Amino acid sequence: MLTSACRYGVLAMIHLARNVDAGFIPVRQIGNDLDVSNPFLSKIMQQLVAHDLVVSLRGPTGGVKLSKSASSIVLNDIVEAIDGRKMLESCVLGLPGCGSNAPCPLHETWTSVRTDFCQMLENTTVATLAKNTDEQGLRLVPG
Amino acid sequence: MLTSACRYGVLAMIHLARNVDAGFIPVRQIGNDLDVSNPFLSKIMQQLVAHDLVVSLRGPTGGVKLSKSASSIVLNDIVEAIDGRKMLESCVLGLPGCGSNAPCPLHETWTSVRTDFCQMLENTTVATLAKNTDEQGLRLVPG
DNA sequence: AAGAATAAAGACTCTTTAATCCTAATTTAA
DNA sequence: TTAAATTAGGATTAAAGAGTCTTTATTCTT
Repeated sequence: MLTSACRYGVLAMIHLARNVDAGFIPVRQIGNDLDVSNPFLSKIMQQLVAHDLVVSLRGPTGGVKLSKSASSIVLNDIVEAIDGRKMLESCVLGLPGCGSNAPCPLHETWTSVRTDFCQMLENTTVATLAKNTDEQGLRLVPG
Repeated sequence: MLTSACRYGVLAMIHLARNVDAGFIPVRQIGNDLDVSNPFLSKIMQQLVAHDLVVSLRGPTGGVKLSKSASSIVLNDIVEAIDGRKMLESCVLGLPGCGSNAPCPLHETWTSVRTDFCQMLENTTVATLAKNTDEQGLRLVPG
């Protein structure tokens, strides 16, 4: 459903939202906190920077931070930045050209399920995820 | 969501249901009809045979056919036979150990979406898909 | 019994994703 | 101005999924 790069991106964004008061946070520190490889996470953060979800600063005291309020960033922003839109448009049976005018046997059913998923992505803000994580003691790391 | 092997398996099962009167059908012919590579489809059919969804016969006049009524085979039988249960159980953020007692921030939301998907897999029979394909002229092949 | 057609099984190759490594560019601080 | 810390970016390696090829075993037909 989501690539691992995308999953790491979501975890990093939640982490940034929970530490927004810290200003710029080094990518290495985020990787250590989340137990994600630093070079891989670097690449992912670059994509988030390119899509203006995150701003970065080089040099000492540098790092990354959210470009805007966590309540104005939804999951779908992150997914589109990293995975693109193909998951949102592809046929569940992989038939090229599948659509409402040339549907596959699962088209209607699948469209309904996918719509629910997309609404979840659109309606869930990073701020909400961060808040839930704090209040309910949820996990961002393996265990 | 589904591997390509699984998608081909679903297409092949629908094809078999639509041609159940033909008895054993050579895998090569199915591959040609569906525009799927024959050696790859062979492997997939072997998995379906191993899970008793399909029976096979070697030699001339051999091939494969459904092991039981198409109305008693649901999509989930095929998905489990080929992709296993990991999609049904894995955490959307990829956190090992994620579950109701140690949830990730998306656990509840994702569980709800996935439940809808699983119900679709459980409630959709191969017979229904074959019937819809016939009646509505749906496609099983790229175009 | 021999030959032909077929599925079964395993080894192999290709492509994509995941992850790493290394160098360059930038910024701060001493 | 120099050194250290950091992101940026390209090149490289590793792993997994997708797909192919070859050989073997089985079955029917003649």
